[in-house]
Amino acid sequence: MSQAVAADAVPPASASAGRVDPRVVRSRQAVLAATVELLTEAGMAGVTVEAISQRSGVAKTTIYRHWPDASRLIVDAVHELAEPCADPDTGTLRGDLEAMLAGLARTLTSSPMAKVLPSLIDAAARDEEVASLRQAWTQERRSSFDRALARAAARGELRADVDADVVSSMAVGALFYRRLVAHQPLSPLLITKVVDAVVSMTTNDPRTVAD
Amino acid sequence: MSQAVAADAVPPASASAGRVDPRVVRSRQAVLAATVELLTEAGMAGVTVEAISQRSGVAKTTIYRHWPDASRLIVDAVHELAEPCADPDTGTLRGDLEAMLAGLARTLTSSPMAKVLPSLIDAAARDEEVASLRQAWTQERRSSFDRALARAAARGELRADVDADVVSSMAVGALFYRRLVAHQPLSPLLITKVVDAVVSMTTNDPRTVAD
DNA sequence: GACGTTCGCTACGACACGGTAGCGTAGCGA
DNA sequence: TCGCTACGCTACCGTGTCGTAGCGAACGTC
Repeated sequence: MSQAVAADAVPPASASAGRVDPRVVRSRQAVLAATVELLTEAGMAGVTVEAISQRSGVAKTTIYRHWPDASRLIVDAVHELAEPCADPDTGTLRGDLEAMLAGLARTLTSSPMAKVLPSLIDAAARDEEVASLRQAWTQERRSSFDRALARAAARGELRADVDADVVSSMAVGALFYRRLVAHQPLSPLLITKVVDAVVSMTTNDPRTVAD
Repeated sequence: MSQAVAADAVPPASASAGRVDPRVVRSRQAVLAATVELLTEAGMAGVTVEAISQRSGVAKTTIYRHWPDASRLIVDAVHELAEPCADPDTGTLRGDLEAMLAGLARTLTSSPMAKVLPSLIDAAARDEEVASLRQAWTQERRSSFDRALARAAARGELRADVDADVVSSMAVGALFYRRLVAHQPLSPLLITKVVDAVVSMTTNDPRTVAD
C-alpha cells in the first residue's frame, strides 16, 4: 500500500515480479524516515529535498529518481505513519467508546502522527492530495464510530433520536480541540467524562454513569 | 493595542506624545492588510517580505524599518484580525449557546480568521509567540462559555455534576473538528443539534429539546 | 517656506532550494 | 565471474528570499 507511488514513478525495466532491489528499499526507507523526522520537527515548511538528503544520507539525485517532487514524497511519508485506528467490539457501548477515544488520545499525543498533524491539517487546506489523505484518515475513524453505535442500536441501547454524526463530532472533536487548539492535556479522566456524556446522550437509561 | 510593536521597533526622536506621522500609519495599514491577504491565500509559508512589499506597494526597506522580521509582522497581522467573540446574555442557556456557537461558526467559516486558522495552529505548535496569541484567543471563548454556564447555574437550570470544561470542549470542539479536520459544513441544523445535546447534558429537565 | 522625517528605488551580497547532467563506483542477480 | 542497475558525487543553472546601504524625492510639521 505504501510503495505504490515509487513503483510507478521510476518504472524499472526488470522487476519481473515481486523482486525488488534491496538497494531501492534501503534508500526509500532512509528517505521516508528522514522525511518523517523533519515533518515532526519543523512541519511541512521544514521538509526540503536538500534537508532530507542530508538527514538520510541519500543523495539528492537519488531522491529525485524515486519521487517526482517533494509533495509526493511528503504524501508517502505521511501515509507511512498513519496507523490503523482502534475498532474494538467489547460488547458494550461504553467499552467501545473508551477504547476508541483512548486510542485516539494516544494517536493525538504520543504517536509520530501527533506532531505532524497540525502541519497536515494546514497543508490539507491548500493541497488536494493531502486533503484526500486526511479525508480517508478521518473517514476510517468515523465509520469505526458508526459501527460501535450500530452495534449498540442492535442491542437496543440507543434512543431513537440519536444523530451519530453529531455525537461523534462532539466526542472526537473534544479530543482534537483540546489537543490542537486549546493545548490542554488529554487525561484519562477527560476521556471517561466524554464517554459518560456520550453514553448519557445516546442511551435510554436515565443515568448510566459509573463512578 | 495593535500598534504597540511598531511603536517601539523604530523609536522616533520626536513623537512627543500621541502624535504619529500619518505616513507611518498608512504604511503600517497597507502592510498589515497585504499580510492578512497573503496569509489567507497561502498560509504562513506564503508570507514573505518581498511578497508583502509587492502586494502592499510599500517598499521592502520600509517594511524592515517597521518590523524586525517577518515573524513579528505576522503576529501583528493575526492580532489585527482577531475579532472579539460573541458574549451574549439572552436569559436562557439555550439562547446563549445558540448565539455563541453561531458566532463561532461564523468565525470558522466566513471571517478572515477562518482561512488563517490552520496555519495559525500549525505555527503555534512551534512558535511560542504565536502560541500565546492563540492561547488568549481560545481563553476568551472559554470564559465566555463559562459565564453562560454560570448564569444558568445561578438560575438553577444546571445539574450538579456538570463539568463545564468537558461540556465546552465537546460543543466547541465539534465545530472546530468539523471545520478543520473533517472538512464538513457547519450548518444551522448542526448548531441546533449541538445546542440540544449540551442542554440535555447539563440541565435538569428530562427533555428540553425544541423542534 | 524651511526643516526633519519617512518613503521609494536601485543595487547589492549571501544563502537556501529546486531540479538536472554526467560520470565513476558499488552492489545485486544470474 | 559478468552484466546491469542503483547509487553517490560534483558541478551546475535559475530562482526566490533575506537583509542592508545609499540616495533623492515626497511629505508632514512647525
